[in-house]
Amino acid sequence: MATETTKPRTKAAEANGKHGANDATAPTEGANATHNTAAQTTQTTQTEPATGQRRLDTIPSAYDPKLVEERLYRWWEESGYFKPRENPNDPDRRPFVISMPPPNVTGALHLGHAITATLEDIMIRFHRMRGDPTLWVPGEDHAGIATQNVVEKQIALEDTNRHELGREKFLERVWEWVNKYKHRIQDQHRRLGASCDWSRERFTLDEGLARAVRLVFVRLYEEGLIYRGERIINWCPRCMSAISDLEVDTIETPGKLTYIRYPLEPAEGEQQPDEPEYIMVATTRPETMLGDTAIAVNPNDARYAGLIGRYAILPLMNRRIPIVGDDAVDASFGTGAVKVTPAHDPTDFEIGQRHDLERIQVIGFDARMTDQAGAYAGQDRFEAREHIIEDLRSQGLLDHQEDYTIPVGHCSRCQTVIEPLISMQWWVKMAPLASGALGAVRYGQTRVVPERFEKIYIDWMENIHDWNISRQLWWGHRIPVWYCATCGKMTVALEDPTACAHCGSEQIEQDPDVLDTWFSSWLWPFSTLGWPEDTPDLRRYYPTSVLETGYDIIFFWVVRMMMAGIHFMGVAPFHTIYLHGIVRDAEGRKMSKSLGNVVDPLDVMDEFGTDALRFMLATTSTPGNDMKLVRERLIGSRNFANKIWNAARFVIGQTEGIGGGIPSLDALQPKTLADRWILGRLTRLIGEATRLIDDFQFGEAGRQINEFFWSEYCDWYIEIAKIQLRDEAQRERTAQILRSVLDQTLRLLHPYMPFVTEEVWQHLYAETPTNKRPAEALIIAPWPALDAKAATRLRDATAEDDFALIQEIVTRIRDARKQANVDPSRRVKAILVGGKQSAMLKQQSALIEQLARTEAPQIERKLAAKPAQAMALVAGSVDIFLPLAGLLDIEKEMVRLDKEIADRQQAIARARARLDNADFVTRAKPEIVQKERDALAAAESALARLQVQRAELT
RNA sequence: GGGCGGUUAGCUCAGUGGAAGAGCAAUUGCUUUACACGCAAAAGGCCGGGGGUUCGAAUCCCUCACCGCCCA
Repeated sequence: MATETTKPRTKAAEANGKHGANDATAPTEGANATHNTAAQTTQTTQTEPATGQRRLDTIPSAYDPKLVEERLYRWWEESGYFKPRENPNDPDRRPFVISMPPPNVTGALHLGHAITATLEDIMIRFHRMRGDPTLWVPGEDHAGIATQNVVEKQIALEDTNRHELGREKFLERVWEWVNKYKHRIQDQHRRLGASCDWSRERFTLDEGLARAVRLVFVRLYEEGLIYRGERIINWCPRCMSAISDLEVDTIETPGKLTYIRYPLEPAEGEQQPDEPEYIMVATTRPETMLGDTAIAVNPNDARYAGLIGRYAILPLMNRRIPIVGDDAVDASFGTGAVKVTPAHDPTDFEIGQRHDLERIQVIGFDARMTDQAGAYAGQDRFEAREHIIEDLRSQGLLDHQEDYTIPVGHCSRCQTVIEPLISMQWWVKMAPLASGALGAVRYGQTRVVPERFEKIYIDWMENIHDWNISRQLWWGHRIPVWYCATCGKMTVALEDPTACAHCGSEQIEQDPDVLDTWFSSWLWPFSTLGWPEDTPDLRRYYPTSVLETGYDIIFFWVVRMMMAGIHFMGVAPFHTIYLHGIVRDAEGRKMSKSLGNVVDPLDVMDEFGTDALRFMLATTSTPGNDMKLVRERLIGSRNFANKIWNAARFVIGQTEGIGGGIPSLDALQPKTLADRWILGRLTRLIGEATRLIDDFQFGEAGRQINEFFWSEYCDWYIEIAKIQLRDEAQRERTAQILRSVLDQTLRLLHPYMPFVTEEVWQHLYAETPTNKRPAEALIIAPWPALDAKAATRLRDATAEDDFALIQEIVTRIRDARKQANVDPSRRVKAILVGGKQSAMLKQQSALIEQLARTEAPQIERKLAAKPAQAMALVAGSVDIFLPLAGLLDIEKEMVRLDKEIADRQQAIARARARLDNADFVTRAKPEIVQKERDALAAAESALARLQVQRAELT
């Protein structure tokens, strides 16, 4: 076995190993939807989250992620929560599994990795809380060219190079580097809160994975799907390696199309004419003409019909070359006659094969002209181009040049102009592998999210090209092929051979090249689980569930994993492919080292906290779409984390000493309007958030949870709870609901913001008396769920309507106070005329009094005489009068009422127009028509009342 | 050349057939027994242009423009 593939695994496995014993017996309450807290109460284990001795409400008011994140992550990891747990209530439950896309060991994680880790962790934590056996396999990729490059740069500083060091020594240096960066990447994933199972961490050069790579190579070779062949390849003269089509960026570059006259040899039996004849060709790469071995025209091109079979004389080289007819020639390009350079162009290579043309390599692997290039030997390729044009011009053979846009291939890694060169390389025959992968998506075994990428996947599979897998590097999986110097045959073997398999000669030598990095990555979903061994992990966790990654590596990685999974395991490696967009800078540019606009996620986390970064990444965009990294969104997310922190401080502090604990949702008995309202809203939210996350709509789910927590729970329920807590009869129930809704919301938010939610949750349970824990940690607490009966009981349409009216009344009064410049501290008189709603309003009068800062409101069913000197407001069906003697500005009041009247008139006109339309009434859904009628009635009623009030002002 | 995405409030983005939303910024007022990383209120939009389908279009179809990406 080659040295580079036999490195020991990291320490992480041992570090976590001691917790492995917990697996089978680990407490699991997240089993099913019900919350039988009594039965599922767990013992606290040896480890504690160490939230500290201080109560949450005595800790400073601003949430400080630095005091929380590292401690909690260590606690989770040491407690073994990241390992899969079988569900004792449902042993047959299918596991939820993600293979983490292994980051390159080349350097630090960037925001692309941060979004990957965030979205995958959201899914993982969600499924873990739901009680699924959940496994997230982490790892790193050895990244052949990239890693070799950085180490070569490093040793260049020591004035040496890999050839001086030799293969063994050089690889030692690479391993040094890799081991350092591997740990850095692991630590960064820890900082991101990634709850992956570090005991199962893998590196693409691990021994087991090396075995997988080698078996795959041998098997595909034996199946005839791997072959060695001489082809035109993309050569990067700086990386000094072949690269695949996918690693070439084609850039439209302004250039010249050069028209060159090639002298024609006289037709057989004819004399050299006085005026020499020419055939003119057009080329974008004049320097390759030195390697021309033919001229080709389309056989159907009448202009050249007579010339096929004749010969031309290659200028500068004086070589006699044939004129051939070939369908590949586009008659509309240039003159319709093209020069043919089989050693330097893929199309020409094929033409050469069809016409048995010689291949002359005139540009070398170092991008300099070879000895075959005559007088130009040794010159740089672009230098030679200039000299050739000058020489052709002086010989009168350069007809003209015209401006032309040329697609120029560049190495995607170093941007060097790639050179198409002929070379002997190893290839994978892709078409047979693609058919299964194509079918899996086409027939729905694997779903692509968002759906539009399905078409991209299919198009690529249908136009597949063979894959060049050999790389002229030292860092990577060495190609398991030995060439025999005696008989010339190849030995392809699982174990390193000592002799040729064909003739027994010991004069064998291993192929010096290594395999493309993706040749190990495409096995990732099963090689990480132990394949080719038949391990328990492989049997239990393959196929995995979701493959989540950026859309920019669909072709590199996703499609190839599909192929390998289906070919070697017989089943697609995941049922869902979820693709996220690219994180760009604030100007929308892709982040890159050369632009210097890379944002380090560590810096972001230092400034805003991990939770803020995660919440921003998860909620700023929609699936598959790019996002800009904008500071404002980070600020908003940080503020949200702080809001959670402070809401919890309030709840814990204000309910101290109140009994009742933290009941499960189905044990709660809402009584007041606010109670019924908040629990109804929460019930609705739980259903929606669960549905959305299941459907991969993480952004929408996150936004809805945020909206509920901030705008409903904090802004309304907590404010009302302040009133209810003062009432001895309400006190305990209110405390229970405050805590319980907080608990449930923390659970919903935990996948997004794991740290602040866990910290707060620990405080909530530690500081709430007589409480039984549903789990020792939020990370393994059950996902909120209600059975149908409880959901029906808690959902409350009447409460929603009534509460909306209270909200409108409060807002109207607040607005009116402000318009009238009433001092914020002053209590105003308020008269509410509520009609049918007056009984409800009387019950809620304390809310209005407190939230709108009024005196105890006077609530009437009807009012005989309107109060004098009063501001008159309309809130739904309710009339509100604020007697503001002395403060009332009649002029302003008239203007305000006029505006309100105009608004209602507009609403009435719109509603009437629709209802007058017979088609609308007959064709629209009945509930829509009814809604319109209700709106019209409400507006008409409001208008009438406003007009009366307006009249009374004059 | 083929394909895809985007165009919505000052900025960054949600919203995919029934009366336009959020965060941030900007305005006004607030030491209201959690939070100024906050509270309250208000303001801000021919939903890129044009055409069509529909009782009804930001949303579906066609077309154009601009920005961006992928493939050849």
